[in-house]
Amino acid sequence: MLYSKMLIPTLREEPKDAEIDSHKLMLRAGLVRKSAAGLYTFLPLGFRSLLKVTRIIREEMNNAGAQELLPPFVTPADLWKESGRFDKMGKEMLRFKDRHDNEMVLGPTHEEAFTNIVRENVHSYRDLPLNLYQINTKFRDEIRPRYGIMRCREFIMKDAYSFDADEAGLEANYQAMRTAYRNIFRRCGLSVDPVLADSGSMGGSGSEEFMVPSQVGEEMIVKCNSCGYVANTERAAAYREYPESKETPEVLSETSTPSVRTIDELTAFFKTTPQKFIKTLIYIADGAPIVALIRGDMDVNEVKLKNAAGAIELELASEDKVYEITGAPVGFAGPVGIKKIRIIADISVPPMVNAITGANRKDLHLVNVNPGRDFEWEKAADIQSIREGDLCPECRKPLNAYHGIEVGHIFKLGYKYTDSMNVVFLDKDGKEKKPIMGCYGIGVGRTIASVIEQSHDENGIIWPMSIAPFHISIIPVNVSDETLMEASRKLYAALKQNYEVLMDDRDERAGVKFNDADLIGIPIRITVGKTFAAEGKFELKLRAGKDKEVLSETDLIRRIGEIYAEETAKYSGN
RNA sequence: CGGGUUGUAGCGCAGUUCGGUAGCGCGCUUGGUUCGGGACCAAGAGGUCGAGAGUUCAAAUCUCUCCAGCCCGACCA
Repeated sequence: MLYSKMLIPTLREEPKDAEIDSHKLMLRAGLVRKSAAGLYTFLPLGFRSLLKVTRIIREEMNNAGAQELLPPFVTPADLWKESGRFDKMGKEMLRFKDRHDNEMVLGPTHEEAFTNIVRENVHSYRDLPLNLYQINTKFRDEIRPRYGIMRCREFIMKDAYSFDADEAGLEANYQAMRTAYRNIFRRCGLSVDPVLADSGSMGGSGSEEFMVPSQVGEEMIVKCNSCGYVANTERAAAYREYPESKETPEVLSETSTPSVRTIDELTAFFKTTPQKFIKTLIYIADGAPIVALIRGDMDVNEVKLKNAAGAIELELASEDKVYEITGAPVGFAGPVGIKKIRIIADISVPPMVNAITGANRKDLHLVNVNPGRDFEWEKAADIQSIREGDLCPECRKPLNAYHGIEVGHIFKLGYKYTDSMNVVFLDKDGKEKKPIMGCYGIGVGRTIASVIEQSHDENGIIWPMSIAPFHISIIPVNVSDETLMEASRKLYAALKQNYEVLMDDRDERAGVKFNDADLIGIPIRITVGKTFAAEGKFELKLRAGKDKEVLSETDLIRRIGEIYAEETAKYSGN
């Protein structure tokens, strides 16, 4: 490809709206342009890399026995109503009506669509197992899109859905995807950690996220350096001891606490430790209030609470609601006397003796509150947030915390959709059964952004060979020098046979070309300039390195062959 | 949805306090000189100043309304 013919609008200055390196570089290198908040155009250069990533994904998915198909981006709302998610999805699902007044949805995810395809076309155990996938556009009307391609509203995702006759089959599919994912990210030159993730109602080891460790990641991960335990803080369970208290339960009494409401204020007021308090939080779970209890020195993890409560939507109650429910302003809620409202207690609460809680009356707290004696709870569960330094649940060593970008997620869905949408097949024994599902996603754009986030320097992107938009760039230093141009054209024609080559034939100064080449980040750079004029040799430099090699045409072609073979091996499918 | 902030040429910005008919750098076009790390000289093109309404002889500038972008928050009693 000739540079002069290609649309590569590089930018000298940093776009002011970009915050993170990958976003700045994708804009500066002319890979993408924004159309509106969370909506991006992939320009020719960016699209080439996108296609390479999707090619790798396809190879690995197909290799793992999955089959690609292409459902429409627009889904009829009926399917969503059937699964019960139409009302539960919230505003991130964009809805609209067509000219016939039919309700439609821009697919934010495709469980329903795939389940429906299977329901209509699969009727026998002979058709199973199946793993179907698409690489398609998704739309989620995010509250706040940010970081460019990292968190978009419209984005490209590979999502796969597996259907098996039994759990053993699901496990096999899951493991195949796990392997495929490791291969995909390795081939893209990304180093990722598979971490234990929240698995919703399924529990167990049925959910892993593939995380790229990065400062700009939006997820928090804890990792144990001694045994290797890695988990998303949404689900990580710290090891904690709850020693039996030596105190004997005392008589419940009230204490006036005018305007003392936070744990800090209360700790100071009562001259005690946060561990003495039972923090009482009021949440609204699927429209109904619930009470969450936790020891004063800990925080509630809403994902865990949501799971413990079996809720789909969970949000903290507003101040007004708190007043309505407890009869007291925020800061004075407590479990004693709460009726007809579900109470979920953290496992830290039942062992407490002579605790302090709000009295559900303004400016009043209760002391010597004893769980079981003074109040009951529906369920005790681990609903606590984990923090850096908490102990590893496996080996009890302190955990480290870091940020990660979620580029992939695999998890076992179970029967959720085959139940709600009533999908059945006839098993060997002649009985109707429901297939068990798994779900496996990869954010394609996010993968590219993560690679750039992980592989760049102050001058620009450093592409891994496997997903670079081109393998080689040729820079004739002076286009008005016919000798150089002649040699460049000849070299270009030769290399083009085996490689993807970008020839910078623009009438620009050498400095401009070098800087653009660095920005764009093509792995191999060949300069045709003074060394050619002097001794008929080419200069070869790798984007990732500093050294330059001066080589004759024959040596150059051989050297490129070596480098390419080496790189290809590094990112190969095996 | 709340708080903050910004909308002026393709990009980055000044001009708004104190109204007088729009400017700088980069980029772009043409010509020339240059040519190995973002050259120089000269001449140009390019703007409904986010939108609308109002005040005024006169509005980028003052008033009101709306829209959009960005950042923070929407989480701990």
